[in-house]
Amino acid sequence: MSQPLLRRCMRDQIRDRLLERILEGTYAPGHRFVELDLAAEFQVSQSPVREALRELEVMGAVDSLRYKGTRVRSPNPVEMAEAYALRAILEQRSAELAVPCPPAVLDSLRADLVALHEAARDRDVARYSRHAFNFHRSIVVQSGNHLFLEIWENVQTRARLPFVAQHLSAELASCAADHDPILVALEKGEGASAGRLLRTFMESLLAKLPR
Amino acid sequence: MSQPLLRRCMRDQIRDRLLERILEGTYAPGHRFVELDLAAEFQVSQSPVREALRELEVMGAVDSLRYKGTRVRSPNPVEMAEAYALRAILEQRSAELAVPCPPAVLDSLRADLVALHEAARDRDVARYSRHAFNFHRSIVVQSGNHLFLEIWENVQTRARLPFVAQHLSAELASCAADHDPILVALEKGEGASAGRLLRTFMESLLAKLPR
DNA sequence: TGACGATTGATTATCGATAATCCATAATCT
DNA sequence: AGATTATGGATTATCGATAATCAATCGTCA
Repeated sequence: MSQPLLRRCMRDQIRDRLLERILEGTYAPGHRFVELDLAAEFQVSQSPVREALRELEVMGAVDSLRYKGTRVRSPNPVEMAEAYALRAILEQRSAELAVPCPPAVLDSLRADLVALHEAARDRDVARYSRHAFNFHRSIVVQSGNHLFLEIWENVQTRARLPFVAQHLSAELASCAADHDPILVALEKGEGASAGRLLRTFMESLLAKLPR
Repeated sequence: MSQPLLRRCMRDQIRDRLLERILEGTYAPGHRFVELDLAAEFQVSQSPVREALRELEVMGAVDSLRYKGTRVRSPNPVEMAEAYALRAILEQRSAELAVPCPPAVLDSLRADLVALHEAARDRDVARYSRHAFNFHRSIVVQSGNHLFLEIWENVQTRARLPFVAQHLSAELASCAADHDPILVALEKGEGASAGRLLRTFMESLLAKLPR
């Protein structure tokens, strides 16, 4: 088993590795990146590191100040609220476009929903986050609009699902339950209804966010 | 009163200049950027040019292939349709959030609308594009959601307004007329109605797009 | 002729070094 | 002391040069 590293250019590999670590929480919000330190770690020069950081900046994962460095963005309450407002309309419209859902997609949604309830019962925040992510993402994928998906994924770096799930850990069960009628509506092919439910759910989440 | 230009780093200035030119059509779709040529033009080295191009790539304005260069993305019919589908929901929701509109904002919308009709009468596609851009953008700004605005602007690089305006040059007058009731609704504070009109307009545009 | 591989010119990706700037702290002045 | 201005170390922004890769060309041989 070797490093699959040399297939793509350094810049891309570094960007992906850093993003991975940011989303996992390996680098806490506020963490400062020092370009030459990263260069040393990845055994490259400063240039590819810089370019990777620039891309992460446009993606909204980090924040750069001229001559003052690059830091992992903190989950800002206002920004998180904005992200959820965007998810609300994006997922509402996706559900409308997603019907009729092929059986395979419904199966996969069902599986995530089951896992969601289990995770909520076990207070397993990480597992909950993962399956909530999958559930909602699948609906956006099913919209067939690639741009929707790209934007939705981009917004995830701001929505900080694991962070929110942690914050709501006491109410995971009720959040999970909110997903049941969404799936039912999709099974019935009632896209508009599923969309309204998704939107309502997202807005209720928004109301519970830290401020 | 002096130019604040030297305050910002080269990379940012170059990125903005290139994006400007791409959106204006100075660089046609498919145009190939040669990093050292740009470096010579802007009197800088290759590095800031590269970083600017990387940012434009994440923004979706250009396309890069490893060792094969960076090109201005062509307006792909599918992608444009997706962009308009996104604008539709984004602007609909923005209008809902935008009311009540302060008088100053309504004034500026009125000014753009007047200019829009004039441009349509004169078949001045560039002017039409500019004011249509302003009109719609103002509504998104007025939503108060910064993320909406960021995404909306990002999508503009894909929606290629000038390109679409050119394509619809025969119908500019009727497109301009479609904007009148939107402004009326905003003036009355009827956000939901303005939103529906915007969405309908956007979807009618979508139907007229080249395929 | 025409498929194939080597050669070369052009361009990107990366490097190592330098200039510009920031921050904290020391030195200076009032 | 308190405020203000140098100074030094750390880090980013940019530079100029090199390595890696690609695309087109051309010569070779079946």
